[in-house]
Amino acid sequence: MTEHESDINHRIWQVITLIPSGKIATYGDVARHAGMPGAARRVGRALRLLPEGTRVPWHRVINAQGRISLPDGSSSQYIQRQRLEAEGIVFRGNKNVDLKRFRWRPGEIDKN
DNA sequence: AAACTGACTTTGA
DNA sequence: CTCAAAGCCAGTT
Repeated sequence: MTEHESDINHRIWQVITLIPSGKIATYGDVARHAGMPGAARRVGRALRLLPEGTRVPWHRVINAQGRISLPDGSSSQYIQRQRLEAEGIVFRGNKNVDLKRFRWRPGEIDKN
């Protein structure tokens, strides 16, 4: 991949590290904060490239419906859910989270 | 170059 | 609430 592409991925990962524990962000949110509004799919691609032992909190990124964008039954999907619940995120109807409640809003006061 | 693909989003039925 | 369609960005065939 080109130098430029790599820089973009790093910028995306950088933004994700800013999401505090107990909060989540949508792919669109991450794209926007990384300076490329509308590039949600680009964010998904950057996440795929993450190495296994990464410290980037990729599990805090979910889709605009408040659902996990990983195949049902996959181990990664299970892990993402486990990690989120461990951080206090609650799933409604065993499917989606309440975005109004857990969505990360940069700049707001952290009451952890 | 054209078609296909996907860790996406929004809108409308 | 679930679905499909259309828009979206960009890598792979």
